Amino acid sequence: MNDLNPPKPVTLLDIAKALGISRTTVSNAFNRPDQLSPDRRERILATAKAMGYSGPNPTARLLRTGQVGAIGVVFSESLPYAFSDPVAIAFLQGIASVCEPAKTSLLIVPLHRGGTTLDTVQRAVVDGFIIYSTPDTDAATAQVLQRNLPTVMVDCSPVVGVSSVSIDDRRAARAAAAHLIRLRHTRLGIIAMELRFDQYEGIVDAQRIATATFPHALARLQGYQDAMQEAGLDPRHTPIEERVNREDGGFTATLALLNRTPRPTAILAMSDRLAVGALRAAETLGLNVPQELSIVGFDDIPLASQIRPRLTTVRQPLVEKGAVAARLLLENFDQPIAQVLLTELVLRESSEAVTENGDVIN
Amino acid sequence: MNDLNPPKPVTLLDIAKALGISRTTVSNAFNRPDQLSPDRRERILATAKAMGYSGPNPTARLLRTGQVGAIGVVFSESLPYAFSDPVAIAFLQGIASVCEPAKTSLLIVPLHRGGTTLDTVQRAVVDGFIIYSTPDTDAATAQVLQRNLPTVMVDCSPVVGVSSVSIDDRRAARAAAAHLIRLRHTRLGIIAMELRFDQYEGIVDAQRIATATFPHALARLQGYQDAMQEAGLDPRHTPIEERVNREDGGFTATLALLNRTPRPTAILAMSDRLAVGALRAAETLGLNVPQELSIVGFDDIPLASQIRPRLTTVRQPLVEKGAVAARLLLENFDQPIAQVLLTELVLRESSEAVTENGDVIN
DNA sequence: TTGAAAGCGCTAACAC
DNA sequence: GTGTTAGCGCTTTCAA
Repeated sequence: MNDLNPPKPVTLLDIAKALGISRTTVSNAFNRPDQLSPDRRERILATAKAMGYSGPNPTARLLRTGQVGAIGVVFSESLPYAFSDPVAIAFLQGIASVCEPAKTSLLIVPLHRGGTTLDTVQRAVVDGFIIYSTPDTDAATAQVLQRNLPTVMVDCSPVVGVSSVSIDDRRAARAAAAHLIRLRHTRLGIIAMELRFDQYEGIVDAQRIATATFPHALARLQGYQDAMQEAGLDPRHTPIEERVNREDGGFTATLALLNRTPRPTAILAMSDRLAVGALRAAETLGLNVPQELSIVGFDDIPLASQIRPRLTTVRQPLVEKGAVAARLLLENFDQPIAQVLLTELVLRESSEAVTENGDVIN
Repeated sequence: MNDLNPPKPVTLLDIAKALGISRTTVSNAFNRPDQLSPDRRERILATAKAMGYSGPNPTARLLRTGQVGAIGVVFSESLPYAFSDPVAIAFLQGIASVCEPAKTSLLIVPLHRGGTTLDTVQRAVVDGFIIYSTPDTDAATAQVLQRNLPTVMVDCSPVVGVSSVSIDDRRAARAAAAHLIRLRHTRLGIIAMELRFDQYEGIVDAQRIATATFPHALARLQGYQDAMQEAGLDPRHTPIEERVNREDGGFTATLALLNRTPRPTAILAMSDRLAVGALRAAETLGLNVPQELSIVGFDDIPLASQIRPRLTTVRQPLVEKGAVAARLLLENFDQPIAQVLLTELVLRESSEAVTENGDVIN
């Protein structure tokens, strides 16, 4: 935009020539003020400005120094999706809170899954990578690892020698299901987020579970089923609807679940976004939450405590997850470290006990 | 993390030597498959892998080619703030929606305002910059412009020769105020976001307005005042509380405004975040919105239509703003372009008419 | 189809 | 305090 007719950028050498001095001195004027007399430096800087010098070329400097001052972030999902997902945003916020004081920039790398090449990863000029929530055996992950830069994987299946940050999804999900069971719900419905990378939406059967590749979606599902088994409920009698992780996914999944006989009295949503969709579906059907339908989410995004009824959910430390990942990367320990963050069931207004006869008590 | 004892990275030349061929051929194996026989290429790639080659060094390649494949985004505010602001997020989402298909990465550059140097900007390895909402005469803006790269400024005061994207804040704000005046509100209160970069919070007087440096905050204020003047109301009688642009700012500002005599019957908030805070304050005080207090926001963030009462607000195309900015940057027109996007007053549930006696009608 | 040579713009050693 | 020299690792002519 600015350079209508780029007249060949001015370089350090041009300035040196114009002043009849050496490149080194000009370089020092920019990078090591103490290495030359103030007035000389003054003159050099003035000349540089007059000649329209843009400052030392970052790429060239980089080739010498090797220090980029940026870390790459790779999301499994598309970027527009990531920037619309409160969970991903909170994660980025955590990364940013560590990067900013460290004067480190954040390179958000698109994957462009459809294409053949992953060259955005190969071309990324960064000191290290954070990989967020990629499926098992992912080409992008392999590409990142191949760069041989310091890397931290978040919410991914463990890879030997690579640091990781995660939560115990299975245990957390079990707590959510156990909560509903404790409230005497026996007819549950589950809304699952994507179990693998294939756009499938619909009912989840054993076959589908067996071929799941998104580790934390699978773990949450297993956690739900753990709780049912412990309570003597047969998980196979609990319908599971898989949807893309958006509010509208939760909406249609809920309609499908509530259409069944016997109708579920409670819904386990694998994310708060799905749970919010479930809430809207109940509203549309004229069902009171929690009196006629209990809903439990997962994540505890900011909206969970802002909507009415406030959402009962599993809190995971979203912002902290990003901060920990960034710290792990920047501090670059000798040994890979696996951090597991704690979760907590947050009881709010969207879940309530059920009576013996299937109605609800308070 | 991965390279515990970095054994000096393998280069193109190492592979060439190992194979007894030239660097060029190895380079071609990676970048120009058609320039050599498939089996030769196969062998080279295999050897490279075996030797632990991480692929062509992006920095070195860059120095030759000059094409980074990344654009820099500079926020006036701190990064953790930006990632908690729905407006900034939507803007990033718009940028991402254009960058992803263009296989372009997003470098989010922290400014670290406190420090002396802006070297994060100087070191940023990018093809161009998007500057978002910086105050007039900003050092960071100057630093970016000095890089002499294609640049697009968003929600900033115009700079000659630089493309820009913005809305007509003044006109949009006037519509918001005119709406309330049309509903017969005469006792208004205004919640302003930061007018300049000095952490000030409190009442806004003429002096403060005269020294404002955030152009779009000032413009919104002027728009409100335009509407009042057109209606024959004296803007000087309308109290203005300035706060940081967060929900809690809107909350305390509303408490302050409602403490005055005569008490305002309607509040103009310069952002939806502030308006949400105002809503909470009304809730806390036991005031019904809109029956006892009307509230009008600005931006139309997603939450505005999700909370109850749904927020009357001025919609600006947040996502599109980012998309347009990114397109302007990537398409890199010869002439600088100034895009002004349209806004629209969205009537929802948080505003209502006032009766002659100061009570409210429906 | 392959190779040799040049050099992108800069900074780090080291000599003056 | 200043200058000379030597690359950083790669891609790109151009010649073979």
